Amino acid sequence: MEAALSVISGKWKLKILNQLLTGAKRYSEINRNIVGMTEKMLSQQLRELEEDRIVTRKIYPEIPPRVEYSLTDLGKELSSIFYTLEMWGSHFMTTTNANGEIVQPDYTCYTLIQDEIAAEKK
Amino acid sequence: MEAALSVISGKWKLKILNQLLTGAKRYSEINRNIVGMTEKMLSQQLRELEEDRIVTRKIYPEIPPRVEYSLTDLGKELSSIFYTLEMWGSHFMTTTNANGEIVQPDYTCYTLIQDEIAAEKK
DNA sequence: TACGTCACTACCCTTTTGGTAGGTTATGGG
DNA sequence: CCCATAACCTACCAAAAGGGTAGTGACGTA
Repeated sequence: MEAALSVISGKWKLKILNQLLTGAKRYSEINRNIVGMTEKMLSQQLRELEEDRIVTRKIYPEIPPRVEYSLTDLGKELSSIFYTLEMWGSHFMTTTNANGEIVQPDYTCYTLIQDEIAAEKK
Repeated sequence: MEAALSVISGKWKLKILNQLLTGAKRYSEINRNIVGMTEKMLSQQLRELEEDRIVTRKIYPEIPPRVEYSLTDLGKELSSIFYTLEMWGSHFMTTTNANGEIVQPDYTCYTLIQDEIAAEKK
């Protein structure tokens, strides 16, 4: 459990993985899609994810350089964790909100991936 | 998702929650069962879990003092997260191990809780 | 010739987290 | 009178995590 937690904890990792769930993306593309994150942080977190074999890096020897990141199988399998995190998290948020406001989260992405995995197993 | 993650991240929280999954426990009891953790950390992490409404604190006005901690409903519902973390984590560990050794994790506790929840729903 | 693009790295600084060592309260037992 | 007990709390330090700024190289465009 601790191993699993340590793999996904990091200020930007969920957001990065979120990006990659919809397919391979370039460095700059991820960077543009996540506001408030610096390039340094992106590199750092991607390095860590790579070390844990969650993402792979594909370098195209071009000028200007192009690098694409995508989830490994191990990375895709994280989606069950994302799913439960999201379910519990939304539950937590709705019961938390002191103002009585109901937050309606959308977890389209993860349910999609869940379905995808279920489909593959058939 | 980030909310869910932030609730359970903390060096000792998983271990503390682990203890509480088997029922209410006293401060000193938890402390004895978790090796390497100092009392300060136990207090601190329990405080945070209490703030997040994951555990409740019951104080018996006795001398010497007695305080019992137990999971709230919200806390018990975390077990689905623990379960997926454990499943993915063990998968991660077995595929990781460079020596080719197969690590056989035991997740008796969480499967038990899962079963319990399933039973309640019937 | 200067200027921008991409995917980084190096250096340094701040914030957060965790650890160590001590103190506190009130009571019962020796 | 002194000590042990349970459940803490506090001050101070160290380590880890996160962040800001600047700079690289090779090329295309203005």
